[in-house]
Amino acid sequence: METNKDKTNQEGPLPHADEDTCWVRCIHQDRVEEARKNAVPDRDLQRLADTYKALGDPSRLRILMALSRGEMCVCDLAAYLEISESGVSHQLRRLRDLALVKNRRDGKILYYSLDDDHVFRLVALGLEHVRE
Amino acid sequence: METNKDKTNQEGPLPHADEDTCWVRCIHQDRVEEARKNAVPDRDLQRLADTYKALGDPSRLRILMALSRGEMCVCDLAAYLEISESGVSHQLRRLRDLALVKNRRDGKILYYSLDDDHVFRLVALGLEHVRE
DNA sequence: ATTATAGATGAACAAGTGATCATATGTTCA
DNA sequence: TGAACATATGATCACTTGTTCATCTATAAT
Repeated sequence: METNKDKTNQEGPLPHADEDTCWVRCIHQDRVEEARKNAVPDRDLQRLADTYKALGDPSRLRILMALSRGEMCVCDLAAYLEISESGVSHQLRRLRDLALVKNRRDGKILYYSLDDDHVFRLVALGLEHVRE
Repeated sequence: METNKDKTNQEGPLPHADEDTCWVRCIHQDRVEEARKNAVPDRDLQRLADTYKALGDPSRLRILMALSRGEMCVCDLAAYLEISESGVSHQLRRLRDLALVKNRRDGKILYYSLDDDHVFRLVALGLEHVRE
């Protein structure tokens, strides 16, 4: 990679005549275009961002970590986190909507668990990065 | 703590006499305690949440994905994302503070790149989950 | 059928966040 | 030295998000 035609290479902001953005002053046009070519579709990007956003909260992370050792019900989680059951329920809904957790009913009680193995690996990998 | 006796919750089940939480109505005491025992320290937990929060934004994700193919300077990224350079700079600062990206200076220009391999794997793994 | 339990859901508000603008810094070149 | 360039930073504001309270649904027991 690294086609270094850079270094004092700029002879002007490249008029470029783009339709929607004509203000651009970009130095490595090639890299920008390669990035554009390999860009992820907006739908995936948004879902990815939503997923990470859901992981970006200590309470939800603690829920996921607790569930990585086995299923638990809402009031267990509330006891563990020391927050209200309603609060837990709201968090669980977000996690459920993003397919990070799933539940099964047994009588009155709903047992939550991680939806798949990706979730565990995602959290573990993040933790690895944080701890280095 | 919160000595709340919410909802007609009279004479809670499980007297239990826990030191720090006496309001808890929890069903699987053992699971809660095991979760507590394996809990991650608050410092790590917060850093982890901050890291994921930083990944929870389409613009920042696009920056990281673009950088995974090689270093780029601020104005390249601004051109690619079609947002202001100031905006890019703000995003880069967050990513830098969390050790997700690093930069090197070459004359006037600052080249940004991913800080380490974890970052790339983190994004890739998330994408894998989203796409299944 | 009535009551109790376990949880879900909606509204409302404080706190946090992203985008933008103006200004400040650091680097190169004339 | 000073102007131009590339980027950083601070302040502001609109918007989003987490938490809480109150209400609602579903299941089980009486």
